[in-house]
Amino acid sequence: MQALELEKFLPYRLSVLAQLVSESLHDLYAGPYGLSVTQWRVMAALGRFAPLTASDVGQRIVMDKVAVSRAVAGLMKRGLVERSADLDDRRRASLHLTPKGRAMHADIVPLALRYEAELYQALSAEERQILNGLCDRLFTHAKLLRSPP
Amino acid sequence: MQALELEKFLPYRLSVLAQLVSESLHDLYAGPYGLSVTQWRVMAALGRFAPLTASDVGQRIVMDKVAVSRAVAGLMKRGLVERSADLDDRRRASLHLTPKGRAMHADIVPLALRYEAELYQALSAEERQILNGLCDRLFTHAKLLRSPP
DNA sequence: ACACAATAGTTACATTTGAAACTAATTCAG
DNA sequence: CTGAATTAGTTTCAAATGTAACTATTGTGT
Repeated sequence: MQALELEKFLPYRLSVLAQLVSESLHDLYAGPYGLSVTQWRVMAALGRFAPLTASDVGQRIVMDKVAVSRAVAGLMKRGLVERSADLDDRRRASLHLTPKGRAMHADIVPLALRYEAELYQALSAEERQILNGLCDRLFTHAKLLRSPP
Repeated sequence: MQALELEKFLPYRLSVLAQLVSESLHDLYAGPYGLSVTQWRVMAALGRFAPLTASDVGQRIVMDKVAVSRAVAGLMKRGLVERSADLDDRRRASLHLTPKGRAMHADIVPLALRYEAELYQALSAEERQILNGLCDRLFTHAKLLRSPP
């Protein structure tokens, strides 16, 4: 029988690496700004592409609508995000950052980019490109495997 | 100001990829065998290195002791794992798979390896090595960043 | 026009997870 | 030796998450 060496098993390694990185990044903005990972992702999406509907946000950041709804509720309660009704389709509502939300976003973006830059120190410029390419192809392939052809 | 493009942001990409892969794999053994991700990881560690104490398991699979404790409780309730007291140090207890647990482990390992092989289809043999090397270095570096020198 | 399916988003309930407190056993300092 | 500090592991309580049901609105087929 083949042996499963967990420490060399790709799904396991990806999971451990992603978790470590995600937690490290979270440490940077959780304390000072009191945001959860999902809340920060919603803010990042809105900071770049607002106005977006909740579904748009979900599509962009690969998050289901319940999670988006909860994150948005929390952000609105803190006055970081506003909602304006869509008159064409009253089920929809477009979301955007408030001035306060924009300010926080502007604070956090450099922190996040700096962390990414520090992480990338481990790799050469060429290796960074290679890594990104490989991740893309793995992701595309994994999606294919999931909904079999 | 620099812009944060979430879809090109390394921590985000790693997180999305790892989650997709982890869920796909989970689909393979969750239904038929009713194991959670953490339970499966504990079984994988024991299948390969038993006997281990709970702390040993935690070290191997990068999981905190509370999670290990809960996973082990569930596995013992189902008769997949057994505990034998350590007479030298009665705080410790070494864990190992039961015959039933070993049988399930033997069922699942090929499924997991097959999934990994399918995933690796997206890459050439050389690229697989490169990816593993890059992940290793990122992981080591991310750990360094976390507990600053 | 009208019933019926589909879509946006929220709420409710059950399960999982995390942090901290707790128990029990061991080690170490004086 | 004895009491404080450590270590292994469990339990508890609160917060996060997933699933499914629900409301409200829009689209579709006949």
